[in-house]
Amino acid sequence: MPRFYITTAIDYVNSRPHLGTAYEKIAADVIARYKRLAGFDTHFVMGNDEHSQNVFKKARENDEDPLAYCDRMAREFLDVWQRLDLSFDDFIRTTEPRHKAGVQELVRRMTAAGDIYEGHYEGWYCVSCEAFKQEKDLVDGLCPIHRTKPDWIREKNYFFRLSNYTQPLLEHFQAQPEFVVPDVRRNEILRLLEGGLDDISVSRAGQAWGIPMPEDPSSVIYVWVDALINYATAVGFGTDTLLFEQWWPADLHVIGKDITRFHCVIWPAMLMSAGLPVPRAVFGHGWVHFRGEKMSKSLGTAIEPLDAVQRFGPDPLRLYLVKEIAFGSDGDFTWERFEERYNVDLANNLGNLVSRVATMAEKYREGRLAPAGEPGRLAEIATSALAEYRQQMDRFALEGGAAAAFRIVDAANEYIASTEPWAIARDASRGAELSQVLFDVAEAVRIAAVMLLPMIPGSAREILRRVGDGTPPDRITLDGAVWRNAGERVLIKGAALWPRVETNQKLRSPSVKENVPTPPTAPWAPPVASPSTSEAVTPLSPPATTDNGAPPPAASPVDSRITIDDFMKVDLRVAKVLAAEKVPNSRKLVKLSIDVGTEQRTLVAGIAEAYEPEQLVGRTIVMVFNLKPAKLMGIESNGMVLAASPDGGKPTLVGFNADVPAGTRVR
RNA sequence: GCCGGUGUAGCUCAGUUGGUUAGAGCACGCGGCUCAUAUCCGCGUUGUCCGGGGUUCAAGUCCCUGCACCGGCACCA
Repeated sequence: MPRFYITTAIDYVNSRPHLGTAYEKIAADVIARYKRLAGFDTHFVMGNDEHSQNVFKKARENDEDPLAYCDRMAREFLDVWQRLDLSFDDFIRTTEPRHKAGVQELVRRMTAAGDIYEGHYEGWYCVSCEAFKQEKDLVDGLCPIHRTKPDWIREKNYFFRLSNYTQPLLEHFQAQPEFVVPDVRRNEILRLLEGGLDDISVSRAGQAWGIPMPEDPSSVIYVWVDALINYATAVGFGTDTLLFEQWWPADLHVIGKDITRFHCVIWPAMLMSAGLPVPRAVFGHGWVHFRGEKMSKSLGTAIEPLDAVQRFGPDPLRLYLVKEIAFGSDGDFTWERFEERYNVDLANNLGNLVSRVATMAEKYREGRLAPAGEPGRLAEIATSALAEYRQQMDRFALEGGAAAAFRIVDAANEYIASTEPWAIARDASRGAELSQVLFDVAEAVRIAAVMLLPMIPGSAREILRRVGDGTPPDRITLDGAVWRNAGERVLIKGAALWPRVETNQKLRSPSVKENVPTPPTAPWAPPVASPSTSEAVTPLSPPATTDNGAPPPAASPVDSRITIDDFMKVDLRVAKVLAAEKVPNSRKLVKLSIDVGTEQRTLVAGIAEAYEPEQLVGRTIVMVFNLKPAKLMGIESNGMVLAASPDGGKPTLVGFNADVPAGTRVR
């Protein structure tokens, strides 16, 4: 049996899962489920990336064990993944022993290959700033902030000879054009390679949170290097040779387009160095925006779409993401569109089709259907749609695969309209014809449902049950989706799979929850014994909302609150803008001369996209008075203006509705 | 400023490697059916495929150029 090993990126545990991360997992899940259906022995791995410095910091600030923090986040992630009905076979966390062992083994091999060398990170270091300075930051060789000469320091680091792999990688890209999908990303990487690669640092000195270098526990392996290796350690690299040989190399890494570099350059180079085969393909998917805006990490907008799961089960959202977004390019989620697709694809077309065939079967044939002649033209359509489906899915055009399945749904609805079974039923002499027509429709629905199993697994299984396909779920195959003009089917009527939703007001209002029956299918829940679907089988654990349906409090998993003393360290003052001009060659920066009551200052602010300089003159602003100076585009900025700064939006300055003299303290 | 992306019907978008009269869904209008979740089916309307130039027998598709919007980076501390 051919095998298929697929992974997603592992997630930082700094924030909770949102639509963007969910999209990647859903897409990967669809591929994994498709491969299983197509007869591949499939291994699907997801995981969490836990050795981030932020994790360590957050935990330390709260006197908490970092691992305990990660445990808590892992539970949150797994909870969401389960609600989305993701069929991963394994979930790896980078703090697990199996991962640590594998990472060290890989680094050992790279070292043995002569590709790891001890070096020093060298640079200017300003003790007062506690920061490295680049040559270009210095003014006359001095720290622009402290007017002192920085030290030239060296910090021990281990480096990977990535530069040695420019050529091997280029050759690999030649030999395996499918290595990076889609093409856009491949070209980006090629350009990068053509420019040549520099060695990279793979360790960090003086950190405690991470995996120690095998030969030098005083350094930990850089979190990115650590993270990449999960794809190998999850299948036993360094701990379970047999398992590793069974699955490696991975067939597909599904990742976001922003991290293609790591996966297409650094990762394969590391593997080459360690003498391991490189993965067969990397797919860099696009972003899902929310109402046209980039996904915000502030919890509200990013998570809201996941409410769709709580209200409708995972399948409508899954189908939306897969069918409405060309896999590989960016997409958008809006409630309006979600409602449209829900009503059209699921309620009106597929759901209603299932309903009408089951009803007719019962009404005219007591639920039992068997062929009584030759199949009609639906058979051809289904056959060609199936071929199209395979072709699309094999090249990861998931939207094309979904569309192919729905072509059968459309054809079946048309077929019913043109054959008019209710008319045939009135003529007793046409019994065989009626049996055949109904059987044809049931068969078409069966085939469409098999094709939709990867996208809407729970619902598709329920449809199969209703059209009398008793095959156990794990025995269903794509090969079984060929048209079968044989056997008796017992169709089962049930409640509406997807009751129509009328307005997006309703859809978005939490109060509608009781009007919308629980989704009929809950794949992660025990098999539903009763065909009745409107009963309160609540497959979804209580949603993360408060009783009144308000969004969950943005409770960060760790307490990051500060004391009043902390706050009082920040000296906020009122200031008047005396003059303003754009910083040349900059897009966002404005240079401001301001009056802070006791003195005049120069300050650079990143608000040029929202304000013309002329608008700013004379304006009252609020600034951070005691901020260390910073040099921006060569101009020293003494302070910082306060503005509301939405993610992906333009800033709005803080102001007053009464006149306040310059220099007034704000607190 | 540098790099990348996008621009197709009122809206949201498909359009593989160039190949007939440019598509889908929604919306809108008309008609039909009653098995069905007021669902389904048929017909119809709307296009300077962003503008300009070029290659070609043939360009939405390839090349050059201009414009608009979006993203990333340089700088938003």
